[in-house]
Amino acid sequence: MKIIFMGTPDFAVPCLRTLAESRHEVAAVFTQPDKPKGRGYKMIPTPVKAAALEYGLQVYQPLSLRKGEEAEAAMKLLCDIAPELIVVTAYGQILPKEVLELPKYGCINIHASLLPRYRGAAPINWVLLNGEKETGVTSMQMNEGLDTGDMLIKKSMTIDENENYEELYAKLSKMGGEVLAETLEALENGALTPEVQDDSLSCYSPMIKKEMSALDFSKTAAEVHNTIRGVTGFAMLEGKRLKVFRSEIANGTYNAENGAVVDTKSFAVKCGDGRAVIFREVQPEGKKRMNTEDFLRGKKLTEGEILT
RNA sequence: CGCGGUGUGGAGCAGCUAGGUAGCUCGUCGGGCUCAUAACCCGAAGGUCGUUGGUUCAAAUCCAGCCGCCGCAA
Repeated sequence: MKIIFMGTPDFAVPCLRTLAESRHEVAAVFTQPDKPKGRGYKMIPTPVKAAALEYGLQVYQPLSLRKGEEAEAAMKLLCDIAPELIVVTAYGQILPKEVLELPKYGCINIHASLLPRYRGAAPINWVLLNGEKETGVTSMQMNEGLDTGDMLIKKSMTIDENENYEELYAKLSKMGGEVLAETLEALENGALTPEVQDDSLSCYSPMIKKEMSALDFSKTAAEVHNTIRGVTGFAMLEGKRLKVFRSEIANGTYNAENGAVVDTKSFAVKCGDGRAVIFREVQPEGKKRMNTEDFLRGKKLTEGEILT
């Protein structure tokens, strides 16, 4: 089959690899334009672009597929290539109807949730923020709605209570590649049975905002823990920012001010419901990321000290 | 030239403002105590103080350049 792949972040790379290493022809890879990023505004290629170049694939980075000159040029290009299928994984652009209808088999999307739950931009974050016990990957036949297409193949996995975003992201990303492989195989065998999504069960996962990472110790320990898991929390300690990458909930209950350090050995911080969250992996402003053990060797905490 | 932090034995840090014998908490190794231990006691090894050059009688410390790591902002 002649296939075009569209994707941008790391999450999409396993899908690209699935295609590149299959017997199908990857006629082109579309990814978002490089942007000046990071310190000093260096130009960073997207992870999908980097991987595509590894395979020697042709990469296109139109600014938009919907309007403007670039969109027209891209549309012309797509028509010239005449793919039989377009696979989309976290591309970051909305595809116009003409593109959706161009390939013989339409466009297939790999989405990191158990649809119709968690449609939208940030399913992995929201699943963790909401403390879900299970998630997965769904492939679907794209339509004009946002993640509303008919479902093709769905795979689920359980989420560990202390699992964080990075870990879940990696697992779902890998699963995405597997789901794509299965979907392709079934497509060729005519074995797909599209299933309409039940809109009444759906929910959306909007984009994550910076301020959502700020830890609020008046909330319950579970909520604080889920914030750390879902979006990497940060708190202010002695006027400096401290990122928290990993945590767990302490067993006992404590009587102290919210945000107070109640255990200086383990770095446990008291939350709104009396329980405490133990920080396991942190990163002080300007420093490297480290285990709490390492952090505490250099930084002596005082019991009762308040984090905000 | 977006703003800023940081680079000191294996780990995390102090020391730098007012230059002059390398320090702390751990880890490692050896020994001791103990029924035993991640506990305690004694001892030891281990550092070109990121790098290059400058100032100085003397630089981890002051000055300049370079390299690396990181936070913010995009």
